[in-house]
Amino acid sequence: MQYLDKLRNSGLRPTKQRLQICEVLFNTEKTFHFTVNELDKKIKNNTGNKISLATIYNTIHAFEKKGYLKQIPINSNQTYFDTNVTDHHHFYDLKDEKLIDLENCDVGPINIKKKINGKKIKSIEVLVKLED
Amino acid sequence: MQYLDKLRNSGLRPTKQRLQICEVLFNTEKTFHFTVNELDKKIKNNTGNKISLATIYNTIHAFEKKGYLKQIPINSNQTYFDTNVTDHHHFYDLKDEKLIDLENCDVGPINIKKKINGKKIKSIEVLVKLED
DNA sequence: CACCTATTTAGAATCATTATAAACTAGGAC
DNA sequence: GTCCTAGTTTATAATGATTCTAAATAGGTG
Repeated sequence: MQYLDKLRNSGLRPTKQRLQICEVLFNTEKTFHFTVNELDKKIKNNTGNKISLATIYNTIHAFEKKGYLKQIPINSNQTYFDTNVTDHHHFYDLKDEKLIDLENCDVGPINIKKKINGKKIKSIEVLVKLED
Repeated sequence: MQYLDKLRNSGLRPTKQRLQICEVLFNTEKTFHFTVNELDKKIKNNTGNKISLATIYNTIHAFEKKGYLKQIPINSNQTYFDTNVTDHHHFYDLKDEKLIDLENCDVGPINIKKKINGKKIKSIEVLVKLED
């Protein structure tokens, strides 16, 4: 129920599948990172039924467009998404291949001195790679 | 000739293919960004002959491991590489899908306040997305 | 209910990248 | 130079994430 309005207000029909995906993504204390593959498994575990991969892709792209999810820029064969859509950055542990959130206050202000004519800064993303 | 020693000193045999790829990648005034697909075309244009895709992949991975190339962390279906291996950052123009270098001096110092036990910072990469 | 359009779906298609295994080659030993 | 061997190259097949397709289904409005 709690996601009905969220979806309706975004112009997305609140289908059974979308509501289930909302539950898995947003009905948690903490935000988290995931790949489509991991989300697929999580949906199966949490709800007991399967949603077609095509639908999962459709849905997360729709959610991303609406600002409910963010892609994390990182080189990997799979795309990583983040349910934390506030401005923040990431550690990437190269050995464990794990992402760790860096809150905005964990990173000093970032001052971009160069300007490009006719372009505005939309976002600034910092990836800090960690090794042992 | 100029890349023979570079390759030998890295423990890479200076094959015809690797020397040609060195020419295309490093024999330029300016550094540049590329995908494997673009590199493949560039090799054909510059040298007139074709190098197998498998060889191109092998070679750029070898070069990356030796520190002659860097991957640029960005979400794309293709992997972007950079012949500029100095510490620096990137603008990404969302509309034109173009990468633009940000020299280190274009970005103020970045202060990471959070520490992870037993881990060292290997690199810090900033991606600044641009819109119109 | 009836209708229309958005959505879901299984499966096929795409495409970057990696694996395979056979042919080739650099470079040292003789 | 010839031989030898491990490192390379190559065409091709395999992989795997993502996207496409077209048919079936389901919201939502009248």
